[in-house]
Amino acid sequence: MRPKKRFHHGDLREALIAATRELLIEHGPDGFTLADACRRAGVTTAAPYKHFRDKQQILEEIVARGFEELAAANAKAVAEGGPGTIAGITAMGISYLEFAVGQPAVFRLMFGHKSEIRKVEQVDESGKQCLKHVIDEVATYSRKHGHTADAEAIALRLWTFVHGASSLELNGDYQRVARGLDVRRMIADVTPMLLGVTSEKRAPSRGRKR
Amino acid sequence: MRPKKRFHHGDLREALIAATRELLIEHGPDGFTLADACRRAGVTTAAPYKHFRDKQQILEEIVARGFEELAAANAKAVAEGGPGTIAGITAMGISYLEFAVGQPAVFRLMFGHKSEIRKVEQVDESGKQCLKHVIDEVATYSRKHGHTADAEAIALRLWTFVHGASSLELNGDYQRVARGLDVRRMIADVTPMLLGVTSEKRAPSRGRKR
DNA sequence: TAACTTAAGTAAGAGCGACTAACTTGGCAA
DNA sequence: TTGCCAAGTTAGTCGCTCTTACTTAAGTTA
Repeated sequence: MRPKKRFHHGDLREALIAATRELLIEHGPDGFTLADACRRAGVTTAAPYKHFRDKQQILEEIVARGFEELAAANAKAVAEGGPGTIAGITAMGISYLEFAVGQPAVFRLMFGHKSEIRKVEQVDESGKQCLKHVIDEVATYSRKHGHTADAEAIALRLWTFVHGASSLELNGDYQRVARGLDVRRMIADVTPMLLGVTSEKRAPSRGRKR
Repeated sequence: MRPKKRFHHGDLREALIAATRELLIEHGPDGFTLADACRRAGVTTAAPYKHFRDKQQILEEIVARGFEELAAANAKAVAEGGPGTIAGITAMGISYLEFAVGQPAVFRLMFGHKSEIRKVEQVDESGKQCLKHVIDEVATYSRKHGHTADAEAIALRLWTFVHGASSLELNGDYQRVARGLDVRRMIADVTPMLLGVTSEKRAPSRGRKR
Protein backbone atom coordinates (compact mmCIF):
# COMPACT_ATOMS: atom_id res chain seq x y z
CA MET A 1 0.00 0.00 0.00
CA ARG A 2 2.66 2.45 1.07
CA PRO A 3 6.44 2.35 0.76
CA LYS A 4 7.78 -0.02 3.36
CA LYS A 5 11.06 -1.19 4.82
CA ARG A 6 13.10 1.28 2.94
CA PHE A 7 16.60 2.51 3.07
CA HIS A 8 18.00 4.25 6.08
CA HIS A 9 15.33 4.36 8.70
CA GLY A 10 13.31 1.37 7.76
CA ASP A 11 9.92 2.92 7.50
CA LEU A 12 9.99 6.51 8.55
CA ARG A 13 6.55 7.18 7.19
CA GLU A 14 4.90 4.79 9.61
CA ALA A 15 7.25 5.76 12.42
CA LEU A 16 6.20 9.39 12.07
CA ILE A 17 2.54 8.51 12.04
CA ALA A 18 3.00 6.42 15.17
CA ALA A 19 4.98 9.15 16.90
CA THR A 20 2.36 11.71 15.94
CA ARG A 21 -0.43 9.58 17.39
CA GLU A 22 1.48 9.29 20.65
CA LEU A 23 2.00 13.02 20.80
CA LEU A 24 -1.63 13.70 20.02
CA ILE A 25 -2.59 11.56 22.99
CA GLU A 26 -0.08 13.27 25.24
CA HIS A 27 -0.55 16.87 24.23
CA GLY A 28 -3.86 17.12 22.41
CA PRO A 29 -4.50 18.13 18.81
CA ASP A 30 -2.66 21.43 19.22
CA GLY A 31 0.26 20.54 21.44
CA PHE A 32 1.66 18.32 18.75
CA THR A 33 4.72 19.53 16.88
CA LEU A 34 6.36 17.93 13.91
CA ALA A 35 9.75 18.59 15.44
CA ASP A 36 8.78 16.50 18.44
CA ALA A 37 7.67 13.63 16.27
CA CYS A 38 11.03 13.79 14.48
CA ARG A 39 12.89 13.55 17.75
CA ARG A 40 10.91 10.45 18.65
CA ALA A 41 11.56 8.86 15.31
CA GLY A 42 15.24 9.77 15.59
CA VAL A 43 15.52 11.88 12.46
CA THR A 44 16.10 15.52 11.70
CA THR A 45 13.23 17.95 11.25
CA ALA A 46 13.71 18.02 7.51
CA ALA A 47 13.22 14.30 7.02
CA PRO A 48 9.39 14.23 7.11
CA TYR A 49 9.21 16.29 3.95
CA LYS A 50 10.43 13.34 1.94
CA HIS A 51 7.23 11.53 2.92
CA PHE A 52 4.64 14.20 3.54
CA ARG A 53 3.75 17.43 1.82
CA ASP A 54 3.50 19.23 5.14
CA LYS A 55 2.53 18.81 8.75
CA GLN A 56 -1.12 18.66 7.90
CA GLN A 57 -0.77 15.68 5.61
CA ILE A 58 0.31 13.51 8.52
CA LEU A 59 -2.87 14.49 10.31
CA GLU A 60 -4.92 13.73 7.21
CA GLU A 61 -3.53 10.22 7.16
CA ILE A 62 -4.38 9.75 10.82
CA VAL A 63 -7.88 11.10 10.31
CA ALA A 64 -8.48 8.83 7.34
CA ARG A 65 -7.45 5.81 9.38
CA GLY A 66 -9.59 7.08 12.22
CA PHE A 67 -12.70 7.00 10.06
CA GLU A 68 -11.87 3.49 8.94
CA GLU A 69 -11.42 2.36 12.54
CA LEU A 70 -14.64 4.03 13.57
CA ALA A 71 -16.59 2.40 10.78
CA ALA A 72 -15.08 -0.98 11.65
CA ALA A 73 -15.81 -0.60 15.36
CA ASN A 74 -19.39 0.40 14.65
CA ALA A 75 -19.88 -2.50 12.27
CA LYS A 76 -18.52 -4.90 14.85
CA ALA A 77 -20.75 -3.46 17.56
CA VAL A 78 -23.88 -3.71 15.50
CA ALA A 79 -23.03 -7.26 14.46
CA GLU A 80 -22.63 -8.29 18.09
CA GLY A 81 -25.61 -6.31 19.34
CA GLY A 82 -27.94 -7.69 16.70
CA PRO A 83 -28.32 -6.17 13.24
CA GLY A 84 -31.55 -4.32 12.68
CA THR A 85 -32.48 -4.33 16.36
CA ILE A 86 -32.65 -1.60 18.96
CA ALA A 87 -29.89 -3.32 20.87
CA GLY A 88 -27.70 -3.33 17.77
CA ILE A 89 -28.35 0.31 16.98
CA THR A 90 -27.70 1.24 20.60
CA ALA A 91 -24.46 -0.72 20.57
CA MET A 92 -23.43 1.24 17.51
CA GLY A 93 -23.99 4.52 19.33
CA ILE A 94 -22.04 3.37 22.33
CA SER A 95 -19.26 2.21 20.06
CA TYR A 96 -19.11 5.72 18.59
CA LEU A 97 -18.85 7.15 22.08
CA GLU A 98 -16.14 4.72 23.05
CA PHE A 99 -14.12 5.57 20.00
CA ALA A 100 -14.33 9.24 20.91
CA VAL A 101 -13.34 8.67 24.52
CA GLY A 102 -10.63 6.18 23.60
CA GLN A 103 -8.98 8.42 21.02
CA PRO A 104 -10.03 11.93 21.93
CA ALA A 105 -7.39 13.73 19.94
CA VAL A 106 -8.09 11.74 16.79
CA PHE A 107 -11.83 12.21 17.21
CA ARG A 108 -11.34 15.94 17.55
CA LEU A 109 -9.29 16.02 14.40
CA MET A 110 -11.95 13.99 12.60
CA PHE A 111 -14.76 16.32 13.61
CA GLY A 112 -12.77 19.38 14.42
CA HIS A 113 -12.28 22.77 13.01
CA LYS A 114 -9.73 21.86 10.39
CA SER A 115 -12.24 21.52 7.62
CA GLU A 116 -9.46 21.25 5.05
CA ILE A 117 -8.70 17.80 6.34
CA ARG A 118 -12.09 16.45 5.47
CA LYS A 119 -11.87 17.79 1.96
CA VAL A 120 -9.46 15.00 1.19
CA GLU A 121 -11.25 12.45 -0.95
CA GLN A 122 -10.42 9.38 1.10
CA VAL A 123 -11.41 11.04 4.36
CA ASP A 124 -14.68 12.30 2.96
CA GLU A 125 -15.63 8.87 1.67
CA SER A 126 -14.93 7.04 4.94
CA GLY A 127 -16.92 9.64 6.81
CA LYS A 128 -19.96 9.15 4.62
CA GLN A 129 -19.66 5.42 5.03
CA CYS A 130 -20.11 5.73 8.79
CA LEU A 131 -23.49 7.41 8.45
CA LYS A 132 -24.60 5.04 5.72
CA HIS A 133 -24.17 2.20 8.17
CA VAL A 134 -26.56 3.82 10.60
CA ILE A 135 -29.11 4.51 7.91
CA ASP A 136 -29.01 0.89 6.80
CA GLU A 137 -29.56 -0.39 10.31
CA VAL A 138 -32.45 1.95 10.92
CA ALA A 139 -33.98 1.00 7.59
CA THR A 140 -33.72 -2.68 8.44
CA TYR A 141 -35.27 -2.08 11.82
CA SER A 142 -38.10 -0.04 10.34
CA ARG A 143 -38.81 -2.60 7.66
CA LYS A 144 -38.96 -5.37 10.23
CA HIS A 145 -41.46 -3.44 12.31
CA GLY A 146 -43.51 -2.10 9.46
CA HIS A 147 -42.62 1.51 10.20
CA THR A 148 -43.02 4.09 7.51
CA ALA A 149 -40.63 6.60 9.02
CA ASP A 150 -37.80 8.05 6.98
CA ALA A 151 -34.75 5.98 7.88
CA GLU A 152 -32.33 8.71 6.86
CA ALA A 153 -34.00 11.33 9.04
CA ILE A 154 -33.96 8.99 12.02
CA ALA A 155 -30.36 8.01 11.41
CA LEU A 156 -29.40 11.68 11.33
CA ARG A 157 -31.10 12.22 14.67
CA LEU A 158 -29.29 9.28 16.22
CA TRP A 159 -25.98 10.43 14.85
CA THR A 160 -26.62 13.94 16.11
CA PHE A 161 -27.41 12.75 19.61
CA VAL A 162 -24.53 10.33 19.87
CA HIS A 163 -22.13 12.87 18.43
CA GLY A 164 -23.28 15.45 20.95
CA ALA A 165 -22.87 12.98 23.78
CA SER A 166 -19.39 12.06 22.59
CA SER A 167 -18.30 15.67 22.25
CA LEU A 168 -19.57 16.73 25.63
CA GLU A 169 -18.18 13.68 27.41
CA LEU A 170 -14.83 14.13 25.72
CA ASN A 171 -14.57 17.79 26.61
CA GLY A 172 -15.36 17.08 30.21
CA ASP A 173 -18.51 19.15 30.08
CA TYR A 174 -20.65 16.48 31.68
CA GLN A 175 -18.08 16.10 34.42
CA ARG A 176 -18.47 19.75 35.17
CA VAL A 177 -22.23 20.08 35.27
CA ALA A 178 -23.56 16.59 35.86
CA ARG A 179 -20.97 14.54 37.67
CA GLY A 180 -21.68 10.84 37.62
CA LEU A 181 -23.85 10.86 34.52
CA ASP A 182 -23.82 7.46 32.84
CA VAL A 183 -23.50 8.48 29.23
CA ARG A 184 -23.86 4.97 27.86
CA ARG A 185 -27.09 4.58 29.74
CA MET A 186 -28.31 7.87 28.38
CA ILE A 187 -27.64 6.71 24.83
CA ALA A 188 -29.43 3.43 25.55
CA ASP A 189 -32.41 5.37 26.89
CA VAL A 190 -32.63 7.84 24.07
CA THR A 191 -32.05 5.54 21.11
CA PRO A 192 -35.53 3.96 21.27
CA MET A 193 -37.09 7.39 21.70
CA LEU A 194 -35.48 8.64 18.51
CA LEU A 195 -36.48 5.44 16.74
CA GLY A 196 -40.05 6.31 17.63
CA VAL A 197 -40.52 3.51 20.15
CA THR A 198 -42.78 4.72 22.95
CA SER A 199 -42.62 1.88 25.43
CA GLU A 200 -40.43 -1.11 25.08
CA LYS A 201 -37.93 -2.90 27.23
CA ARG A 202 -34.76 -0.94 27.05
CA ALA A 203 -31.63 -2.41 25.67
CA PRO A 204 -29.51 -3.28 28.72
CA SER A 205 -26.73 -0.80 29.17
CA ARG A 206 -23.22 -2.16 29.15
CA GLY A 207 -21.99 0.99 30.82
CA ARG A 208 -20.76 0.64 34.37
CA LYS A 209 -21.77 3.23 36.83
CA ARG A 210 -19.20 5.42 38.42
CA MET B 1 -14.90 47.25 35.28
CA ARG B 2 -11.75 47.17 33.21
CA PRO B 3 -9.12 49.82 32.60
CA LYS B 4 -10.55 52.30 30.15
CA LYS B 5 -9.54 55.27 28.10
CA ARG B 6 -5.96 55.17 29.23
CA PHE B 7 -2.80 56.73 28.11
CA HIS B 8 -1.38 56.17 24.68
CA HIS B 9 -3.68 53.96 22.79
CA GLY B 10 -6.94 54.69 24.44
CA ASP B 11 -8.01 51.19 25.28
CA LEU B 12 -5.65 48.65 23.89
CA ARG B 13 -7.18 45.86 25.92
CA GLU B 14 -10.52 46.16 24.18
CA ALA B 15 -8.89 46.87 20.84
CA LEU B 16 -6.96 43.61 21.07
CA ILE B 17 -10.05 41.64 21.99
CA ALA B 18 -11.92 43.15 19.07
CA ALA B 19 -9.06 42.44 16.68
CA THR B 20 -8.80 38.89 17.95
CA ARG B 21 -12.50 38.30 17.38
CA GLU B 22 -12.17 39.53 13.83
CA LEU B 23 -9.23 37.26 13.20
CA LEU B 24 -11.02 34.29 14.71
CA ILE B 25 -13.84 34.86 12.26
CA GLU B 26 -11.46 35.21 9.36
CA HIS B 27 -9.00 32.44 10.10
CA GLY B 28 -10.65 30.11 12.60
CA PRO B 29 -9.57 29.28 16.12
CA ASP B 30 -6.10 28.23 15.01
CA GLY B 31 -5.26 30.69 12.28
CA PHE B 32 -5.28 33.51 14.75
CA THR B 33 -1.93 34.98 15.78
CA LEU B 34 -1.28 37.54 18.44
CA ALA B 35 1.13 39.30 16.14
CA ASP B 36 -1.67 39.80 13.62
CA ALA B 37 -3.94 41.26 16.26
CA CYS B 38 -1.17 43.69 17.19
CA ARG B 39 -0.83 44.82 13.62
CA ARG B 40 -4.54 45.54 13.50
CA ALA B 41 -4.43 47.44 16.73
CA GLY B 42 -1.37 49.36 15.54
CA VAL B 43 1.02 48.39 18.29
CA THR B 44 4.15 46.29 18.57
CA THR B 45 3.97 42.60 19.47
CA ALA B 46 5.20 43.25 22.98
CA ALA B 47 2.37 45.60 23.90
CA PRO B 48 -0.29 42.96 24.70
CA TYR B 49 1.78 41.69 27.60
CA LYS B 50 0.96 44.84 29.53
CA HIS B 51 -2.68 43.76 29.48
CA PHE B 52 -2.68 39.98 29.22
CA ARG B 53 -0.63 37.24 30.81
CA ASP B 54 -0.28 35.49 27.47
CA LYS B 55 -2.05 34.76 24.22
CA GLN B 56 -4.43 32.37 25.89
CA GLN B 57 -5.78 34.92 28.31
CA ILE B 58 -7.24 36.91 25.44
CA LEU B 59 -9.08 33.80 24.35
CA GLU B 60 -10.29 33.19 27.88
CA GLU B 61 -11.83 36.62 27.93
CA ILE B 62 -13.57 36.01 24.62
CA VAL B 63 -14.86 32.63 25.77
CA ALA B 64 -16.20 34.08 29.01
CA ARG B 65 -18.10 36.72 27.08
CA GLY B 66 -19.30 34.05 24.70
CA PHE B 67 -20.95 32.10 27.50
CA GLU B 68 -22.61 35.24 28.73
CA GLU B 69 -23.92 36.01 25.26
CA LEU B 70 -25.13 32.46 24.82
CA ALA B 71 -26.99 32.50 28.13
CA ALA B 72 -28.55 35.84 27.27
CA ALA B 73 -29.61 34.69 23.81
CA ASN B 74 -31.15 31.52 25.21
CA ALA B 75 -32.99 33.45 27.89
CA LYS B 76 -34.36 35.83 25.30
CA ALA B 77 -35.43 32.97 23.05
CA VAL B 78 -37.26 31.12 25.78
CA ALA B 79 -38.97 34.29 26.92
CA GLU B 80 -40.24 34.96 23.40
CA GLY B 81 -41.11 31.35 22.69
CA GLY B 82 -43.07 30.91 25.89
CA PRO B 83 -41.48 29.91 29.19
CA GLY B 84 -42.20 26.37 30.28
CA THR B 85 -43.66 25.37 26.89
CA ILE B 86 -42.43 23.09 24.17
CA ALA B 87 -42.22 26.08 21.87
CA GLY B 88 -40.06 27.92 24.39
CA ILE B 89 -37.74 24.99 24.96
CA THR B 90 -37.46 24.46 21.21
CA ALA B 91 -36.67 28.14 20.72
CA MET B 92 -33.90 27.79 23.26
CA GLY B 93 -32.36 24.93 21.32
CA ILE B 94 -32.55 26.82 18.07
CA SER B 95 -31.00 29.83 19.77
CA TYR B 96 -28.09 27.62 20.82
CA LEU B 97 -27.68 26.46 17.23
CA GLU B 98 -27.80 29.99 15.94
CA PHE B 99 -25.16 31.12 18.33
CA ALA B 100 -22.90 28.31 17.16
CA VAL B 101 -23.47 29.08 13.49
CA GLY B 102 -23.22 32.83 14.01
CA GLN B 103 -19.94 32.69 15.91
CA PRO B 104 -18.36 29.40 14.93
CA ALA B 105 -14.86 30.20 16.10
CA VAL B 106 -16.03 31.40 19.50
CA PHE B 107 -18.29 28.39 19.88
CA ARG B 108 -15.40 26.10 19.09
CA LEU B 109 -13.26 27.76 21.69
CA MET B 110 -16.07 27.48 24.21
CA PHE B 111 -16.55 23.76 23.65
CA GLY B 112 -13.24 22.95 22.11
CA HIS B 113 -10.19 21.07 23.03
CA LYS B 114 -8.52 23.78 25.05
CA SER B 115 -9.83 22.52 28.35
CA GLU B 116 -7.58 24.90 30.27
CA ILE B 117 -9.80 27.74 29.16
CA ARG B 118 -12.84 26.38 30.89
CA LYS B 119 -10.96 25.93 34.13
CA VAL B 120 -11.14 29.67 34.58
CA GLU B 121 -13.66 30.39 37.32
CA GLN B 122 -15.74 32.91 35.42
CA VAL B 123 -15.96 30.72 32.34
CA ASP B 124 -16.94 27.66 34.32
CA GLU B 125 -19.72 29.50 36.11
CA SER B 126 -21.28 30.98 32.96
CA GLY B 127 -21.19 27.56 31.35
CA LYS B 128 -23.08 25.94 34.17
CA GLN B 129 -25.62 28.73 34.10
CA CYS B 130 -26.55 27.84 30.53
CA LEU B 131 -27.54 24.31 31.46
CA LYS B 132 -29.36 25.44 34.58
CA HIS B 133 -31.62 27.49 32.37
CA VAL B 134 -32.61 24.43 30.40
CA ILE B 135 -33.25 22.39 33.52
CA ASP B 136 -35.48 25.10 34.92
CA GLU B 137 -37.56 25.29 31.77
CA VAL B 138 -37.98 21.53 31.60
CA ALA B 139 -38.93 21.43 35.27
CA THR B 140 -41.54 24.11 34.71
CA TYR B 141 -42.91 22.27 31.73
CA SER B 142 -43.05 18.97 33.62
CA ARG B 143 -44.75 20.53 36.59
CA LYS B 144 -47.39 22.09 34.39
CA HIS B 145 -48.14 18.77 32.74
CA GLY B 146 -47.91 16.64 35.87
CA HIS B 147 -44.92 14.71 34.59
CA THR B 148 -42.78 12.90 37.09
CA ALA B 149 -39.73 12.68 34.86
CA ASP B 150 -36.33 13.83 36.05
CA ALA B 151 -35.95 17.34 34.70
CA GLU B 152 -32.18 17.27 34.85
CA ALA B 153 -31.93 14.05 32.88
CA ILE B 154 -34.24 15.43 30.21
CA ALA B 155 -32.37 18.72 30.09
CA LEU B 156 -29.11 16.85 29.59
CA ARG B 157 -30.63 14.94 26.70
CA LEU B 158 -31.84 18.12 25.07
CA TRP B 159 -28.49 19.80 25.56
CA THR B 160 -26.73 16.77 24.13
CA PHE B 161 -28.89 16.72 21.03
CA VAL B 162 -28.73 20.42 20.37
CA HIS B 163 -25.01 20.48 20.98
CA GLY B 164 -24.52 17.62 18.56
CA ALA B 165 -26.62 19.36 15.95
CA SER B 166 -24.68 22.59 16.40
CA SER B 167 -21.31 20.87 16.14
CA LEU B 168 -22.18 18.91 13.05
CA GLU B 169 -23.80 21.86 11.32
CA LEU B 170 -20.86 24.08 12.14
CA ASN B 171 -18.29 21.62 10.88
CA GLY B 172 -20.15 21.21 7.64
CA ASP B 173 -20.75 17.53 8.29
CA TYR B 174 -24.45 17.74 7.46
CA GLN B 175 -23.60 19.56 4.26
CA ARG B 176 -21.44 16.65 3.28
CA VAL B 177 -23.74 13.75 4.01
CA ALA B 178 -27.24 15.21 4.07
CA ARG B 179 -27.33 18.28 1.90
CA GLY B 180 -30.33 20.46 2.50
CA LEU B 181 -31.15 19.18 5.96
CA ASP B 182 -33.18 21.71 7.90
CA VAL B 183 -31.46 21.55 11.25
CA ARG B 184 -33.91 23.88 12.97
CA ARG B 185 -36.74 21.67 11.88
CA MET B 186 -34.93 18.63 13.19
CA ILE B 187 -34.53 20.28 16.59
CA ALA B 188 -38.19 21.21 16.59
CA ASP B 189 -39.12 17.61 15.78
CA VAL B 190 -36.88 16.00 18.34
CA THR B 191 -37.45 18.32 21.29
CA PRO B 192 -40.94 16.94 22.07
CA MET B 193 -39.63 13.39 21.71
CA LEU B 194 -36.96 13.96 24.31
CA LEU B 195 -39.49 15.67 26.54
CA GLY B 196 -41.45 12.44 26.45
CA VAL B 197 -44.32 13.69 24.34
CA THR B 198 -45.60 10.77 22.28
CA SER B 199 -45.85 11.84 18.70
CA GLU B 200 -49.42 11.73 17.51
CA LYS B 201 -50.29 14.20 14.83
CA ARG B 202 -46.78 15.38 14.18
CA ALA B 203 -46.25 15.21 10.47
CA PRO B 204 -43.19 13.04 9.82
CA SER B 205 -41.30 15.80 8.10
CA ARG B 206 -38.31 14.78 6.10
CA GLY B 207 -36.72 17.84 7.50
CA ARG B 208 -35.60 19.29 4.24
CA LYS B 209 -35.92 22.60 2.63
CA ARG B 210 -34.41 24.71 -0.10
C1' DT C 1 5.52 74.73 36.63
C1' DA C 2 9.12 71.62 37.50
C1' DA C 3 10.15 67.21 39.35
C1' DC C 4 8.47 62.64 40.39
C1' DT C 5 5.97 58.35 39.70
C1' DT C 6 4.23 54.91 37.06
C1' DA C 7 1.18 52.88 33.33
C1' DA C 8 1.77 51.85 28.68
C1' DG C 9 4.28 51.72 25.04
C1' DT C 10 8.87 50.47 21.98
C1' DA C 11 13.22 48.09 20.47
C1' DA C 12 15.85 44.21 20.37
C1' DG C 13 16.45 39.63 20.83
C1' DA C 14 16.13 34.60 22.53
C1' DG C 15 14.08 30.40 21.43
C1' DC C 16 11.37 27.41 18.81
C1' DG C 17 8.74 25.39 15.10
C1' DA C 18 7.52 24.89 9.90
C1' DC C 19 9.44 24.56 5.90
C1' DT C 20 13.25 24.91 1.93
C1' DA C 21 17.57 24.26 -0.70
C1' DA C 22 21.62 22.13 -1.45
C1' DC C 23 24.42 18.46 -0.32
C1' DT C 24 25.42 13.37 1.09
C1' DT C 25 24.66 8.44 1.72
C1' DG C 26 23.77 3.89 0.46
C1' DG C 27 20.76 0.20 -1.82
C1' DC C 28 19.92 -1.44 -6.31
C1' DA C 29 19.96 -2.20 -11.42
C1' DA C 30 22.54 -2.17 -15.69
C1' DT D 1 31.68 -1.05 -11.31
C1' DT D 2 29.24 2.56 -12.22
C1' DG D 3 25.64 5.56 -11.86
C1' DC D 4 20.90 6.58 -10.35
C1' DC D 5 18.02 8.34 -7.06
C1' DA D 6 15.31 7.67 -2.71
C1' DA D 7 15.93 9.08 1.72
C1' DG D 8 18.49 11.08 4.66
C1' DT D 9 21.46 15.50 6.65
C1' DT D 10 23.11 20.42 7.31
C1' DA D 11 22.27 24.94 7.32
C1' DG D 12 19.38 28.57 7.00
C1' DT D 13 14.94 31.60 6.39
C1' DC D 14 10.86 33.26 8.28
C1' DG D 15 7.28 34.08 11.51
C1' DC D 16 5.48 33.59 16.07
C1' DT D 17 5.48 33.88 21.31
C1' DC D 18 7.27 35.88 25.01
C1' DT D 19 11.11 38.51 27.79
C1' DT D 20 14.14 42.32 29.17
C1' DA D 21 15.48 46.79 29.31
C1' DC D 22 14.53 51.21 27.89
C1' DT D 23 11.39 55.34 26.70
C1' DT D 24 7.30 58.21 26.74
C1' DA D 25 3.68 60.71 28.61
C1' DA D 26 -0.40 61.37 32.13
C1' DG D 27 -1.43 62.66 36.49
C1' DT D 28 0.34 64.16 41.22
C1' DT D 29 2.63 66.77 44.35
C1' DA D 30 5.45 70.71 46.05
